[in-house]
Amino acid sequence: MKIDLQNRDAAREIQALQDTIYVIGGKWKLPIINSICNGNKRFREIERSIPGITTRMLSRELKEMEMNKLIIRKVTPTSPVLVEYESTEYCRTFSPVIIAMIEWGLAHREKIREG
Amino acid sequence: MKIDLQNRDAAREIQALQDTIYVIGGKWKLPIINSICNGNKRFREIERSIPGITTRMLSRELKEMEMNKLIIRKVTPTSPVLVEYESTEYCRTFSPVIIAMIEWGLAHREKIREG
DNA sequence: TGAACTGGTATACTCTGTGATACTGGTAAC
DNA sequence: GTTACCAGTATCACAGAGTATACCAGTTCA
Repeated sequence: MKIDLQNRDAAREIQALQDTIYVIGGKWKLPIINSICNGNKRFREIERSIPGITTRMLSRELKEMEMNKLIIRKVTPTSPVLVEYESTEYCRTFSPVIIAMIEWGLAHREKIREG
Repeated sequence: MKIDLQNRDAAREIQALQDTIYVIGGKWKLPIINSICNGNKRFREIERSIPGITTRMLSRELKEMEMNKLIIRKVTPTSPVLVEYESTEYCRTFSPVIIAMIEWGLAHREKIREG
């Protein structure tokens, strides 16, 4: 078994890529992050901002993302309770990824419209 | 029902984001694109370059990606046949996304190593 | 008084992406 | 002559991602 020194960077990079996919994988995490980073704080507000998401999926993802320190859930004990979600610094590190993906999506629609 | 003019950009952006996720969603498409763009051409070569992928998944994804014009499959009718995969121009438009994700992954490992 | 909002939970279901294992026919090297 | 490479295909099976629908307690609006 040979160790290919030339390929060590490629190996590190593909590992990095797979790490990232692992963390933000699935249909909803990036849209939710994007929504919260765009200033949406309330549960129904986030829900309405993401076409196709169900209450259940949003609820589940928010819980998981809170556990993973991607967001903070703030509760004001008024009646009824006021719940607000906020992004963390860590969450905002995904901005370059999200921006790249939004740009790809916009260019792609443009292309389809043209062609 | 009110139409919120302020949110039209946000709506377009989240749609673009969801489009992109739709196209490159799943665990394997981006790693495969990355591998091929890095110069891997042969089936087993690509397979070896992506930790964890199975022959079956690679085979399926390559087929789908060929149908979607993301890659080209070139067959040289030697015996046994020589098969080579190449990226298309369209495929390469994902570079910014892949780069952003690799950078996130590298920074993330760095952070974990430190903390 | 009833409708609509809030922030979710409960239950039941689908389904497909993914994994594990084995196999094929041909070639080449030890 | 057996092992290993190539480029895959075939079969089976499963977890869990995602969907659909209904529901709750409390509040505000008309």
